[in-house]
Amino acid sequence: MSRAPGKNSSRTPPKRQARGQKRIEQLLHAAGQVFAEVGYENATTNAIAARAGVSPGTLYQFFANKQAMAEALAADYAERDRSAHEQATEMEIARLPLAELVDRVIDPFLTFRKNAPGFDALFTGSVVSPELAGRIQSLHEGLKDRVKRMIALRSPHIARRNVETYAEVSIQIVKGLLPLALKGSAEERRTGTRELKAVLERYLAPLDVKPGKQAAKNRGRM
Amino acid sequence: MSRAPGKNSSRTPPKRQARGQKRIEQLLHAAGQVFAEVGYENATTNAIAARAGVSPGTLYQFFANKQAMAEALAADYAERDRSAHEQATEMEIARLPLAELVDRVIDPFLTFRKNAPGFDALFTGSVVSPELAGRIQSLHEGLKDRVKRMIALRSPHIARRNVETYAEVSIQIVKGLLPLALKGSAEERRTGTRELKAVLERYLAPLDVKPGKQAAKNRGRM
Amino acid sequence: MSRAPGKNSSRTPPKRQARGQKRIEQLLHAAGQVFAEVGYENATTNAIAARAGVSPGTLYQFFANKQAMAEALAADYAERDRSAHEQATEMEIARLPLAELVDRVIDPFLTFRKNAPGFDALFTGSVVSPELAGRIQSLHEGLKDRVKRMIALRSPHIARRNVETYAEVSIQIVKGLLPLALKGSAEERRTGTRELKAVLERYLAPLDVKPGKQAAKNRGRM
Amino acid sequence: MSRAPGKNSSRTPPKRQARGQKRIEQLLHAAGQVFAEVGYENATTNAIAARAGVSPGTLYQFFANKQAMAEALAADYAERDRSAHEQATEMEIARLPLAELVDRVIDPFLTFRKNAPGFDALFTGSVVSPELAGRIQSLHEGLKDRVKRMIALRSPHIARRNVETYAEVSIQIVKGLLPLALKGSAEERRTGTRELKAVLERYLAPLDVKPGKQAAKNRGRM
DNA sequence: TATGAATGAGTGTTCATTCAT
DNA sequence: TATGAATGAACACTCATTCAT
Repeated sequence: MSRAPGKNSSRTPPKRQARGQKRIEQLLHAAGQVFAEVGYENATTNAIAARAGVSPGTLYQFFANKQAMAEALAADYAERDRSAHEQATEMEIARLPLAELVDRVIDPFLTFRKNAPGFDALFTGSVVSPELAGRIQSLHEGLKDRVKRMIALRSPHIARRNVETYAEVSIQIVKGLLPLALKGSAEERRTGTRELKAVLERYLAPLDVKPGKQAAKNRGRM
Repeated sequence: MSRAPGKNSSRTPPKRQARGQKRIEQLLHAAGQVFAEVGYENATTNAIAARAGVSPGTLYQFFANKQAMAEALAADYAERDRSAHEQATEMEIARLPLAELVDRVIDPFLTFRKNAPGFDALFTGSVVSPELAGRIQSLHEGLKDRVKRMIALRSPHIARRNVETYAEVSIQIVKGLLPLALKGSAEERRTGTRELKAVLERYLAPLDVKPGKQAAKNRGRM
Repeated sequence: MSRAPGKNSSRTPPKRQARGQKRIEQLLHAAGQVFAEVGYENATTNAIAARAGVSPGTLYQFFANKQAMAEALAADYAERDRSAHEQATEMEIARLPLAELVDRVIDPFLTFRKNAPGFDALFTGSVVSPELAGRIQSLHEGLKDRVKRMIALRSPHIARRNVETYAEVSIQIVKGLLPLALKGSAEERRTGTRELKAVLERYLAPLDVKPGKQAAKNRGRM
Repeated sequence: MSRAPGKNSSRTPPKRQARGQKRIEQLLHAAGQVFAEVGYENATTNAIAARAGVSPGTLYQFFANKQAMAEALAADYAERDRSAHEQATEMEIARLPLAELVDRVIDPFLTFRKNAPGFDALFTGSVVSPELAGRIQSLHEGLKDRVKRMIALRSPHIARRNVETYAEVSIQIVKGLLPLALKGSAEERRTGTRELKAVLERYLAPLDVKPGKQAAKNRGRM
């Protein structure tokens, strides 16, 4: 999985591994596209192999079955998702005005999602399999943990229990409004992006203390 | 369902119709459950028939094929969705404080969705068929029109173009946060519902003029 | 099956039997039409019942199953076929000039076939069932026996063995040319009929001695 | 089947093509048998595949559906039918004594039909599909055209209109008597073949002028 | 490793037949 | 007797997966 630099016990492995890695990427890329086009259930492994320019047999040399492809793709997405979030430093999270922080977090995420075509088909479709469900769950948990950390960092006085809620809600806001930021004309996407951020800011503003204000009237939660 | 009193030229028709209607309901109910559990693609017609307690052949006496079931169910949901929205009168829309209006609109919608198990599988999965896609589209348009009318009624000074955006965003907010209001423990659902409403209110508050205030600082849109 | 005139042990049976007989005729008539239109295999019992204006259940009150309908229809056709052949008296068979005898035999047969729409579907399709095959076989045998008798009556000097062959061939000639005599425009049917008779006469002429001539040069058979 | 000698850019294609061709032949052969045994409607694709010694899936790698198999088989038969007729040269058609010409034409045709088991099931059953009906029609037309040409070549003085009739009748004679030439014991088949030819000769003799005689008394047609 | 033909279990759908009314 | 809703076995066809080459 990780190619450590330096000595190689044999001469062929690197080429093989490299080739294998390339094949895997080809296949996952193809799978992402096909899943995006017709959904997981309607995607045939033959179509994915064809899209990747290989034979069906080859696909099965790298993935045990169709579900395994979905899981690998999900893992890949999860990794990229995670790294998209690690762009903001702790200091930025704690100090930046809310609107700027939202930009700092949302923009890389949107960029990632623009390049993850099958994401929705995998993470928003109906239950695909217990294994994949587990992976989705853990991706979601990881994401929530990161958001929770951000909220805690920024508003340390908020009760742990509420942090959970705010994180969850924030994530669902992004999930829900994502289509508006990703689909349609450039104009529509710009509007969608702006509104997505606005919803988030207005939701989070009351509990945000950074600018020095106290988070007033937020319905007694906290 | 049963005709007005008076002479009945025959005995059987009412029973027949009633039975047919009952069967259809049974089958749609079963379909809703099965779609919800495994998704449209993985739902087998035999499983739906079994769940409804009838044989596969019976299912096909009422629906031409699997897709037709999905469409009938979608039509049913669409109708119930629509009627859930017609609860608020024009006067309430125009006069009620925002928080109360949100209650008035969201509560019946949540009630409906609690009883529409297959809704997501049908309206949120990958494209099932052009026909169903059309129905989804028109359901969404109808919904958006109703929301637009509400916004226009309440804030008549807002530019038509922005009304469109606000409506679309409001709908996506509800869609995105719905899972939090419908899944999990009673406690979690209560929290989810409260937050769903909070997000909506905070998003809409700036453009809401009803209480007499002017909608200040809303980023130059309008 | 045969309604003997005179006393009836009860009052209802006659009506019942009469009604039953009528139903059977209705159903066989409908079956004949439907078989003719789509063939035996593609004919659905529901379609036959509908054509006869009764419900599927009623059909099964008179026929054990679809095959039984085919058999009853075949029996009916066989009977009518037989009676169509009994028009010519022994004397006519023995004495009439060949061309006239052919007219005497073929014309009633064509009339019968014009009114037996499902005949071909039943007797010319692929093997439908052993039972029906048996019935077809026996119909064919009966027909062949009658033709053999005619040939023997007319040309008593011909070897029994050859009579068999001539009868078989004559029947197949009629069978093969029948479509030309039954399908197409009135003009085409007239031509077809004339040719059918011509083929038969020219085939049979050499072995026909009636006019007093000896059947010369017929290839050594006899 | 195998390409001309010389460089071969790849090794596999010939084998693949050959294998595919072989499979198609296997399958069509099996289909011919099964159609012959139970008829088109009753033939199951699984039975055909099993008869060919392959799995159902394999069948569908070569034929889009059951009907397509029937059409391919029909096309194959049509081609072989056609080539069976092209054995006689124009000179033979014009000059040979009628009996010899009949031998020349009928014998190859019988040979072909002996090896085309499903022919009847396909070309004589009830209408299988518009496509196949079209193919049957065009096969019949082609056959009729060839027969018409033969008649015209041999008896150039006959009116065009009657040529049509003679051709049609000749074809139906062969069709009708074919079973006698193909079924039963060797002895029966020999007899059937002889009689088939006899019927044809006696039908055609009156309009045949080749041996130098004039075609006398043929009922005023011509 | 790569191929792609072959596999066969599983799905949607039909229709001859039954049976409660 | 008549009805017609209900049955369920059977079929055409698909596609994830395997395996000989």
